[in-house]
Amino acid sequence: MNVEALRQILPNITDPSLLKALSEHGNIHEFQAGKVITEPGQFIKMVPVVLEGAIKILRMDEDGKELFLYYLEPGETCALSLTCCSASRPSEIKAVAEENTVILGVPIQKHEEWSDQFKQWKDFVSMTYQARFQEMLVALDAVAFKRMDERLMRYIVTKMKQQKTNELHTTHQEIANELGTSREVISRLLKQLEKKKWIELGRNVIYIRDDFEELISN
Amino acid sequence: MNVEALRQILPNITDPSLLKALSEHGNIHEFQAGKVITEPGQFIKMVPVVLEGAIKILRMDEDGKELFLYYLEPGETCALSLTCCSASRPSEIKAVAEENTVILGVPIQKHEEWSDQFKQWKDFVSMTYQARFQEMLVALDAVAFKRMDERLMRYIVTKMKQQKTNELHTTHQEIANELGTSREVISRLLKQLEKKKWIELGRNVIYIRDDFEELISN
DNA sequence: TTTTCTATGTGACATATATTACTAAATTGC
DNA sequence: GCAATTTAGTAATATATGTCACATAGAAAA
Repeated sequence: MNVEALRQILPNITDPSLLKALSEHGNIHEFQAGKVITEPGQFIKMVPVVLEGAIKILRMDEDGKELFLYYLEPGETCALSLTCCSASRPSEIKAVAEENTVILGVPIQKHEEWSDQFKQWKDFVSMTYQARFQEMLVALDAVAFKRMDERLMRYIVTKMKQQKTNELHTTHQEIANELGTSREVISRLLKQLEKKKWIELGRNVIYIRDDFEELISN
Repeated sequence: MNVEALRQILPNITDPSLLKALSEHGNIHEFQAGKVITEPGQFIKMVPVVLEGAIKILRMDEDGKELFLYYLEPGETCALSLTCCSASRPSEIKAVAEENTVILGVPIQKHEEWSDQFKQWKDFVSMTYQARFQEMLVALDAVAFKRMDERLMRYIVTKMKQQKTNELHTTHQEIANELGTSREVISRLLKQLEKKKWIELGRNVIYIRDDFEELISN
């Protein structure tokens, strides 16, 4: 990985020795869209910094029921990998490549060395904790305080922003999985949104109409 | 605060200069049981390390509905205060003294200095993030995947462990608040537990019978 | 084209939880 | 002691969501 490209993706890391260390000790991994990167129970051997694409982080229960937590976008890393790594405990979550994705894998040992050695790495880790904690709270609020119709709307908006499009290519079943509910529930609620003229439904596709975008941008 | 006492409470902090710094720059604050320490929106001016007693951390929604997240026990601190402080953002949560509680308030600035200066402080912060992330996941699992009866049982067990007693002094209303539901629901479910002979109900008190303790210890 | 598979639509019904309404018992303040 | 307040019990009903059953339509395969 070349230093100049890293600098582009990690604007807060400017220290030349840290950039050099990253490019020397970080390993590039590529994952195709849809590929499961980590599953609960699996041990994590590195801290993954997303370079291109995006990773979807999901929580699972014993029965395999899932719940979407958040996306990792370029320049971001996963707080859960940081905590699991340090404690050498298995993963608590499932990570899936949302698009074709390239990550820089930082060996745990290097992560620990750099935390002492480079202020910018320490700050990067600290910012990661902040950002992920915040997103965990958002996820918690949703399941604790919101009804499924609002959760579905927020899900659509999040996905739209992540994919930078108003046309989502997905199935009702997949949405249902990520919101921890059943396909029928999602079909029903989507139909209601269509009746309100906020979206249009097709097979494998949901078109978000401008009305809806305006509505939620407040 | 004397160094020897601190050492007792924080077994992982042994560095004499860090202990000295803690005793010099940390401010003692005392809170009576029930006292609200922080509310959402309030700015946090220090990192609170619990010395005695316990602090209950709750998430709130806009309407004032609450959800219990976890307890801070002696020797622990709050990850949310760490993140809020550094980002100088207002508190995301409500903190209430569960018992008469004594905390050591570490000024934010010192926290940041020490993170560079003392490996043991850095590790303490890192362990805090780990522990709180873990507890956030537990809270998330509960609301996302469990029904109210199981959540209530877990709540009782958590409270029992925290208070080291099999006699909980609380009202159905308070439990309902902390589980984000209504008093009637809790009364009904408690009555069911009583019918199963796992608990006995009195006014302002719940006796947990040995059967229940055994049941949940697996 | 015909068959098969996958995604979706939808009604009927089950269940968990929320809400309303009321009662009664226990405790507190006077 | 008595009135007022707090706490708890419980029935009836409402609502959101989950589950089952089945129909249909479009896409893919044969």
